[in-house]
Amino acid sequence: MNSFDFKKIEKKWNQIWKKNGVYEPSVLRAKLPFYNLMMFPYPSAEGLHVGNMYAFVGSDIYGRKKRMEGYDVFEPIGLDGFGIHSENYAIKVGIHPAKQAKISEKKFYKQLETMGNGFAWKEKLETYDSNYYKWTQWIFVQMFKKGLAYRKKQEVNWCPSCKTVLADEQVISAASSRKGEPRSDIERGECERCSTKVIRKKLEQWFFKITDYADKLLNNIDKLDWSDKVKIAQKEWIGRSDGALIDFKIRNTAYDIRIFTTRPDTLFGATYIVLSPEHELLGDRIKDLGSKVKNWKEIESYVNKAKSKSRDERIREGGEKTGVELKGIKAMNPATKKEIPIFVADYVLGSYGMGAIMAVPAHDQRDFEFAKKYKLVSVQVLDDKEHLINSGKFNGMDSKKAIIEITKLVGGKITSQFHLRDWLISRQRYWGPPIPMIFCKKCAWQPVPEKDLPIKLPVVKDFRPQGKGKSPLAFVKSFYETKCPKCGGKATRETDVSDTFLDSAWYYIGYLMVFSSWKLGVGSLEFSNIAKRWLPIDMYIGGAEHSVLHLLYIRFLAMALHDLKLVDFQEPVKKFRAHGLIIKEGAKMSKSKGNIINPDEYIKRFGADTLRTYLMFLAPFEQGGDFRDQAIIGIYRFLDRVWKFSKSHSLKHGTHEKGIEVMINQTVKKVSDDIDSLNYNTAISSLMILFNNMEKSNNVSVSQFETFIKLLSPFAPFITEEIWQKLHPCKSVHLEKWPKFNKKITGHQLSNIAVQFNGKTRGLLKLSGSPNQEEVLVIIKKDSKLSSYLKDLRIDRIIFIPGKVINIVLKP
RNA sequence: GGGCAGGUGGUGAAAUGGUAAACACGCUAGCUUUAGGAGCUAGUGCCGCAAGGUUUGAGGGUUCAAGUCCCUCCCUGCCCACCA
Repeated sequence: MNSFDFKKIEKKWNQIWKKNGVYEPSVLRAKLPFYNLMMFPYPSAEGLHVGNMYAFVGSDIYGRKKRMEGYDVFEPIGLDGFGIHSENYAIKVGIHPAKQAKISEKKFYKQLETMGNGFAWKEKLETYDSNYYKWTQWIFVQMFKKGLAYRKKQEVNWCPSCKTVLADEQVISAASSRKGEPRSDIERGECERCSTKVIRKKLEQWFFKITDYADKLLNNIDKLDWSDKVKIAQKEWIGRSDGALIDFKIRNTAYDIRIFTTRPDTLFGATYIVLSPEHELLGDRIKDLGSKVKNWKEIESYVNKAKSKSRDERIREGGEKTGVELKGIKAMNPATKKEIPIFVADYVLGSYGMGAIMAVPAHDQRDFEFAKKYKLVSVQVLDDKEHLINSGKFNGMDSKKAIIEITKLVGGKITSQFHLRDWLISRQRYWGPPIPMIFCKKCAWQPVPEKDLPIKLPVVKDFRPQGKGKSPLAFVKSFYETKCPKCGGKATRETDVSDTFLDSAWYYIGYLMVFSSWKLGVGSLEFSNIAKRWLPIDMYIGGAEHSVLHLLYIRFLAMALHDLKLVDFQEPVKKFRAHGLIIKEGAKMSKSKGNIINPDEYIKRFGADTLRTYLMFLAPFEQGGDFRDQAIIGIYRFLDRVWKFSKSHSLKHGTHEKGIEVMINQTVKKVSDDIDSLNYNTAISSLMILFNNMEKSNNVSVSQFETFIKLLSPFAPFITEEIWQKLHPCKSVHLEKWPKFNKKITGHQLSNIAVQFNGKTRGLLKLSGSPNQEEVLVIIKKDSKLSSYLKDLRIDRIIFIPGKVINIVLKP
């Protein structure tokens, strides 16, 4: 018999599904809306790779089951095509990004179609479409009006290769520093896009005030049904620590040094103060202290050296702590009233807390190392039971209580500090939405009036980044020259574009705007009714690498939109699961290794159904797996046998056999549970076991086979549709009812009972019905092999688990 | 340094505290054929001709029973990190 012609089948059903709108829910009238979303891809480089497909198929299987359970499943698709990644690719191939976007778009959508997902194609969107980024800009304007977008000059991350600033979240650990050594505050890591080492620059930039939401972002996490690793990563990134602000007076001056500490209970043991090299007292204001500080030159040279030190130099120094005392001035410990020295040292970071610490060498490892080197006093103030000593009237007090009491004594303030920094939103690049702001010398910064949106990105011939801290748009006079929306005078536009991660922070809302051809805007009544119906997202699947990037921004922006009364939810994603990564023979797939797998060639050879099912069969979906192309043939054989079985005569003449019925029912439960928990690999394996038995039985009814086809349909949508519609013309299997597990269908005809003596399994009894302990014991005694274990020994006790195991414990 | 995953055959992996290795790849032998990226049958953790013994990174513990629970340690991967 011929094998199944997957090429013909897949092409045919793709067309029919699209024509009949099988996967298009009614945006306006859906009764049981289910928003099933997978992170949309960056359309760059060589097209969709097998890792993208893996994630999309995994998301689709979940959605297909929901659809068959009666939900109106919305599974939209689009392209995150604005931004540095796409622009860098365009630069590499020497094609204008707008032109390249059109090329990539065609390629991606074609690939996405061939893999057989139930996408709502009518609602597709691209972030570089001006209909879309009009609203990206509109959101920026609302953020500005609410005071959540602001300008500030500060040290920021600069990627020398991408020639733009980056947000903290977009700077990743340097590959060379993944093991062990600390990294400096000056050189933080590598660019998330191009892995170039990031440097620090002082620039004026636009920021989003994500820190206003630090507490809310942190506190809501526990309520979310999200993968634990993402929740933990977000908690760590937000990085709240509770402590106190305490002021230390500088003797004989008007200055205070404010420090942050998590351990105010150890204040009596604070024997010196350390300032970070970036501390404000060492900047312009030092001149007021100049006459008092004796070694000003020495300090200045230390500060300059510290600021310019690279991470590599630091490692060469062996991570040893260095510092210089500010000679001539002393601080006063507000608890002991004793004079203590003040140091500057680069082990204290300028970017955290107050950029200054009180040092307690007796109870802090870093302070201890520093104090030892510079021979500073150390006073122990806690005993091994965490009770205070050497702390005046607080002696004997519990450390936890002392935190509050001592802070109170010195007039400190209990507070928290966060690791989270405000989101740097400006990019000195071309391929993004221009930030919709206008600067007027008289009226300062003004937002572009909403009626003038979108501010279209002009077509610029030389779109490459200039590297002078300015976007290529800063050289386009016709773009930046404008009028002040407030006074009508001469003004200039902002020429930076916004971060790509702003585009992707609201795209799930965008999909719901497409169906009206972008006529219904965020904030309109009609739109808010649609949003209420569909949002928040019911199920979101994506990569764990976005734990502190996209997944943090999407939450923050939803909270901000909520406070702007534009949406009625604070958390945009009810359920999130991180998919695993596909690796190739133990190694990560990467362009440099040349081991990127393109799904196209496998679809060509085996068909999309086979590749889909194979990918899901590899390993648990949340774990990821190793792509070995030898093993794919096993799935092809399986589907081909299913195809041949559907054509066989024995199927048509089969009767309703009880044994198969029981097994089908168990498989319904197994597959349903496994899809819910994303354990697709074991779902497929149980379908194989069932099918192996159906083949052997040679007595399978059509309706039994149909149940099997339904269970298989989320994994292999094309072949199951072909088989289904042979039996039920013009009715899609994907709109059929998902089979239900029936508790009443049971019937173990055989129970396998393991026979153990003292916990060691010595035999296996295959018995009919469900025998009790006595009956089993009689059989064991009759069995020559098993009874030999009983010889001459007394039975101490027997543990009997019906239908499973009997353990006979013998007395020696 | 901190956190989170993991560690089971030749390979990908299964296993509500109850028959370790299901399912699949590969391999071996035999059969078969419109010689194909085929199909069927049997076998396949390790030691052993067999009977049987033995096996889940190492070592302890709890239990009638441990891959699974507890403790100590080792290794691999990912994330965070001089964060006060």
